[in-house]
Amino acid sequence: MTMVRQTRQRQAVIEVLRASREHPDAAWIHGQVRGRLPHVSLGTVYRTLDALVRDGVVLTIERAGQATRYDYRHEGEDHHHAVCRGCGAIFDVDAEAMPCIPVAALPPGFQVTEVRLEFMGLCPDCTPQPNAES
Amino acid sequence: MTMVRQTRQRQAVIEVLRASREHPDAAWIHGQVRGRLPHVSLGTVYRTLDALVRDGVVLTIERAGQATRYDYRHEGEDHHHAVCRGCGAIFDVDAEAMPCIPVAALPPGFQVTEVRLEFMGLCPDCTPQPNAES
DNA sequence: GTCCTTGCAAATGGTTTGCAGTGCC
DNA sequence: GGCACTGCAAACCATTTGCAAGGAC
Repeated sequence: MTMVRQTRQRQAVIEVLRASREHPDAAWIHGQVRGRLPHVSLGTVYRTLDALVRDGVVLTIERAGQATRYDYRHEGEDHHHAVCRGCGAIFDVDAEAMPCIPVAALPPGFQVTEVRLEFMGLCPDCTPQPNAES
Repeated sequence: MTMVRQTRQRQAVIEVLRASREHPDAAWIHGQVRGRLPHVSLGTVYRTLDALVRDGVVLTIERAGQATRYDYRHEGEDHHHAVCRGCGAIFDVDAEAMPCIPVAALPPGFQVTEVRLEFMGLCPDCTPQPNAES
């Protein structure tokens, strides 16, 4: 049975993740962690993040060709995401105001570990102005 | 104003996409298209797929470090996806049995072009057997 | 004829991996 | 002391891009 060890590196990654609400990517997290532990490698950050995702502690927002963004699941703060295809900005969307009723329609025997509801689109800054220059 | 041209390559990509219900990735589509048009390049397939996604004709299922899967939106067949983290299999989930009620909670001015509901988890084949060998 | 598209191939860049040394339990 | 974890750097591979030639309108 796999034994998970507590290390300085992992604590640092978790702390950085909990402290930020900007859905950071691995490189940014790496930079922050290095502020305290200068020799931590990107590889370790990725390995730690993978473990956190597997444990369900952290959610991901994945986009092809772009860095995965990580989202720490704060207690009792369920939310979904609105992702701008233009600038990549990610907005939180309150889950309570966006109810989703999973009924029995999943493949038999499928074990759900995470439900993702993502709204893809364009944020105000990236929406073409209807009334401006061409 | 941008003018979109009809080309043999684009028609082929669309046809392949419409004919398959297996959520193929770009490489697979490329292989199929080459069956008819041997010189079509992967780059062209990607460019065409990008255009189709922008037009809302095709949906994507994106996973970090793995090929994006493309899903042609067949008429009146709204569905969500269940994605296995083990083998990468993608199952369709009927949208009607999985209602999702978007209320006004999105960022003001955010233009939604696509709503994604994804169930991440493990399919029966990838679920650790509770009663088998260690 | 214009200029959007394509093919090719090289570049990009996020993520993964092998390995030898390190340190948690 | 065993073995999970780490740092480093190289490897991977999906995706993007530059450019000259080709084709749709």
